[in-house]
Amino acid sequence: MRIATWNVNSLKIRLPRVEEWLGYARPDVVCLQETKLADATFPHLAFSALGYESVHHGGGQWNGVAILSRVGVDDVLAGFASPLDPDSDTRIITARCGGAVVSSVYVPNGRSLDSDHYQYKLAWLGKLRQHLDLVSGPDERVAVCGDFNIAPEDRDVWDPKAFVGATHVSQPERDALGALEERGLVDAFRARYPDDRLYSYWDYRAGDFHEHRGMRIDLVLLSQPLAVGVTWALVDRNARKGKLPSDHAPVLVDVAD
DNA sequence: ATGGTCGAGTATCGA
Repeated sequence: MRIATWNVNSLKIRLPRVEEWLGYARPDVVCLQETKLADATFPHLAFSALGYESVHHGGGQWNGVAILSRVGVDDVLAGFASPLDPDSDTRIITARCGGAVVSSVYVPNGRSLDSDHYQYKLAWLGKLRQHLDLVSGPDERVAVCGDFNIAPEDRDVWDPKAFVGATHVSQPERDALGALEERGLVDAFRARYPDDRLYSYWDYRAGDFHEHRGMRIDLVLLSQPLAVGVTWALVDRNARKGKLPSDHAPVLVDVAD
């Protein structure tokens, strides 16, 4: 089973690129973030034409997450599981796909360490951990995929010195990610490439992509039963090139069926 | 690491 995650930064703009990419990447399950669509305008038909069922949680304009699957989509849950407080934004959707519990997540950016939005980010990450406890058992096949807006380690940013005092690298958010890993989730791409400095996001500005000024913030977290079966992983940098790219590249992971 | 760009929507704001 091939699992992928991609922050598309507006599915309205990006649909042609996503369709093209599905045609050659051939993932079985795709987690999309930042669709920036309302549910009523989500292009289910375009995906069903390519063999994918799709579910979406969006409010239009900002945020918005989706799961595409050609191995089934059941038990769909938009937002955090009860009894957690509802999220004010549309940042998580969970479904059962091909025997795994899959969540597509768009973790809040945080903006700056002194921002209310940073506190929201930390609280959101805490609720994500609780959500996963509510929707999955300890030995279950679980894939939490998305834009975490966290670089797990300093080598996951192009220059750690440039990020001193910034979000995405602060200890509290890394600790929150660590709490998910303590729960048994494995950063599948890092496990596959222990030493490589490979990124999944590059700011549109200043030619960052071509200058290799990126960050690895798009993660595929797998529970142990899935993580042990990983056979291949890739950041598809080609999808960041060319006409009208997202500022994120897709991350793909193959796991044993 | 902003400032250089995008995409929301049409003046700015968010990333």
